[in-house]
Amino acid sequence: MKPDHPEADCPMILILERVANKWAVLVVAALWKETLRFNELKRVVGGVSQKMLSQTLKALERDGLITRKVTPTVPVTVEYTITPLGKTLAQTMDALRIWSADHIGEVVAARAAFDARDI
Amino acid sequence: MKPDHPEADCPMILILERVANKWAVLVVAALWKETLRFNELKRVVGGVSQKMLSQTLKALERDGLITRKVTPTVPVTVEYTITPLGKTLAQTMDALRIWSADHIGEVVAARAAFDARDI
DNA sequence: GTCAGTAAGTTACGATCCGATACCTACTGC
DNA sequence: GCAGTAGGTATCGGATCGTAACTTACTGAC
Repeated sequence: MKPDHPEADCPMILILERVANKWAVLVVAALWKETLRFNELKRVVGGVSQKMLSQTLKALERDGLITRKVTPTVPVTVEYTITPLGKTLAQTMDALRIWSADHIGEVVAARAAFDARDI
Repeated sequence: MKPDHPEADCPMILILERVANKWAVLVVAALWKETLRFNELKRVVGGVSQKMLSQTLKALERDGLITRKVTPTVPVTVEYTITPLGKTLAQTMDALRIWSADHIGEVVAARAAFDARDI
């Protein structure tokens, strides 16, 4: 993104760089409902590798969307909680979950029709 | 995404694979307002390479979110138009644009605070 | 007639990112 | 002292991304 382009400092681009990402969306959605620990999150999200989860959580924490709380039990437990800011984002993203549920059929049908054309 | 996982066939995952992507979001947003040609779109979106634009448009067309109309002028012009289905998605994603505008300051502040901690 | 230009891509290739797997630390219970 | 648990990090191969050059098919200027 070149700085001389008018859209370069568009807030949406900055946000999209972080949020237009499957794992970030799924983690925020999972934490919307409840505080979760690392491995709980891994189970709930499903399909995420430890590396990507760790990376995603770090990025979300940096952006103030979640907080990380270490409790010195044995072994140490780490709780991830959504912040008020993250909650407003989660609500916004939830609209996408609803859209998905409502329109998945149309998308799958369009995909099938497209693939049938010009085999 | 393993098929034996309960979340595997969650509609949101399928949609996210396509939509959780900067260029797709920006293209849909651009076409929401008006039909555009390939190079117009390239200018409007800003920072996208021809390859990624071509790839993104192909994917969005496959999913029935936009249509591609070739007019045999010289040189050939190709118009991309959003579909009714795409329009509903664009409206949903517009909520994210509004969220970005409203909260970009908080995110940037959180990022700065995080980076200041533990240099 | 040939040289530059335009629209809409495609190709080649290097850089970066993602995912699977293995490993690490610090402690517990057996 | 050996396996197990929580929360990660390290490594490496394959997929994806971005940059730059090339392609096709035609137009208008010289």
